[in-house]
Amino acid sequence: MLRDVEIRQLRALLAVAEEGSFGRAAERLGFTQSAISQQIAGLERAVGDKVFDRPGGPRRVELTPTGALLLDYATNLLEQLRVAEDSLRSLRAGEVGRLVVGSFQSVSVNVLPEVVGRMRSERPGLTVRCVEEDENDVLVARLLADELDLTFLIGAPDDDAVESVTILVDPFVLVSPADSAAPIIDPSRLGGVAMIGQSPCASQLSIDQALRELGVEPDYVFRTNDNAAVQAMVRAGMGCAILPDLAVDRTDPGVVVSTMEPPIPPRELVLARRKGRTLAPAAERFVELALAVCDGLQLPEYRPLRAGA
Amino acid sequence: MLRDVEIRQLRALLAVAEEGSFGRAAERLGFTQSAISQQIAGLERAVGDKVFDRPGGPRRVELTPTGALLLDYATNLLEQLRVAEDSLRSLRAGEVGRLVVGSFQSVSVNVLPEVVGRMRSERPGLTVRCVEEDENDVLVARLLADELDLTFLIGAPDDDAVESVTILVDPFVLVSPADSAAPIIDPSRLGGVAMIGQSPCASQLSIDQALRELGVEPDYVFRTNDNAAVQAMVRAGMGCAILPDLAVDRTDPGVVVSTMEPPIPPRELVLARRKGRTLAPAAERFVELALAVCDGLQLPEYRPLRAGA
DNA sequence: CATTGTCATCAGAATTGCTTATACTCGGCC
DNA sequence: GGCCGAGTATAAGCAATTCTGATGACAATG
Repeated sequence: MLRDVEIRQLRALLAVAEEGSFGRAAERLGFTQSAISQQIAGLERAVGDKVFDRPGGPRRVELTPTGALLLDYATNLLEQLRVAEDSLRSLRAGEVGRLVVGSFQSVSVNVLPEVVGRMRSERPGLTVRCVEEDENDVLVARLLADELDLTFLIGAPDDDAVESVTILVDPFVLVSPADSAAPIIDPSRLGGVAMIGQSPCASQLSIDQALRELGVEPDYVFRTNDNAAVQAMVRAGMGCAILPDLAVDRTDPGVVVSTMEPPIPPRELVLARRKGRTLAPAAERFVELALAVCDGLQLPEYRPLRAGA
Repeated sequence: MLRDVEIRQLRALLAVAEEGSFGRAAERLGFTQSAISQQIAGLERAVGDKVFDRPGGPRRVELTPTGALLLDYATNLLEQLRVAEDSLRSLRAGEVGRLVVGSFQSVSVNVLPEVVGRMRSERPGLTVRCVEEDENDVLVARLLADELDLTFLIGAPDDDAVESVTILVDPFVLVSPADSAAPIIDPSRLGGVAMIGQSPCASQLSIDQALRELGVEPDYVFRTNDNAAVQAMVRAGMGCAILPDLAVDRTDPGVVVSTMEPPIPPRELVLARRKGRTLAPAAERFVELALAVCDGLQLPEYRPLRAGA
């Protein structure tokens, strides 16, 4: 049956058809004439029909109709293989591929555009798609469902099917209205102060927990998930807010941003992948770029030591 | 290198990707798990990259990006192979193919349409092309140049690179005007009689030679290569003509057609092919049909005995 | 912590696929 | 018409491949 033709035999078919002789085909392919004879014989056995007429003597062998038909397919097939090899090379060089990255607000604003921008200029053939999702757990779930190749997360997840590297340590800062008398910098003095907060999300929960450990029960007079909205509320004098540094627009003259003393534990931005899953070279490169970009954003006192490139 | 992947390995890739397990893929393909493991290992060696992530334990193996890319091509390739197998089956059934047949005037009028018609109704997928060429030698040359798969000829050629079967013995008849007093039937009495002839072609030459052997020097008052024109000239009373039976329109009331006594040697219509060249099954069928059609046309006294179907 | 489901690896046997050497075939040439 | 040259087929032997079956390692699960 045709099911057991071998690629080698198709290559022989092509060479013999072009050379018009088993011997010359053999030479071209680096075999002996005998090997080619056997390969063609094997092909004919598989196909169930002669593929060449062998006139004998010094005359060229010629394709039979069956052989001509088969050669058509063989040519195509071998070309496909060649193309596949090229594609593989491109993939390996990270020039090509599809990369889906999970993200969330503050990363989408401050980190992603730069990383994606560099990726795209480095590798124009690449498709990078970003999926924004504000809950850590949802991002992890989508990573595990193979919908994402990589995802940014707040804090290393404890799921051990996931591996992560910390790319940025993002301290919390206190944001107060610009016209407030003396900006508070000690978080333990926030009791009874009107505050703007986010809905309970990963960072908000860790803020609240830290305040409670300092004996403070925060008093949220307004909550929104939009960082810019939080800051606008502060600017309007509605209260103070504790925000991750990365989420603050420090160019805003309407607010004062102060480092807290004592600090509350900063959040960690990590880039996570499925453990044991091989990533495309392009994805590996994405991780490198994210590290590089974040290193530029990182406050020196938090900058970790990393293994050299 | 990718150049030495084997089809077997691509089949394994496909099966494992679909089954999610080496063992189940093995079962599906009729191998042991060990064989599949080795086939995939071989593929990975050829490709230079892992194609599956093997998470260990009872979890599915999953394609790496490299594997996914490769699978795309593999699927395609295997599908191609399946299609090739179908095409081959069609070719073998004679349902498909290209068939170029050489022909000449009288065959084109009396034999070809019927044969081609039957071919087309039997095998609608077939392409039959006819090439008309009035000189025997040209037909033979084009057959030898592989421009024709088969060709009709007058008389078996002596070129021994060509094989032929006689499909029709076509006697010469004498065509006289209907109003002629007593139609001549003895060709040796044609001396001095005005005759219409063809330009020197295979049949014309053999007619002239036969007449000369009877001691007659024919007197051609008009020559044309068109059989209908010859007959029209006779009808107009310009003279007699000797024509192959097949070239005569016997429904014409303006002429009298008579068998010659003694007869001059009839021409043989043969169907020729290159010796040693395998023909497509469709071409073989064409020969059979031509024999059947001509058997219907053949005068009983010339009908040869043929081996049964 | 044993059990189950899975892949990798090892060793040996069977098979395949190559090479070398030789037989055979045909056309061309003297 | 017999020999030579160019060509394919076939036989024998050997090396490499590729199975199978047994075993080991590993992860999840109850």
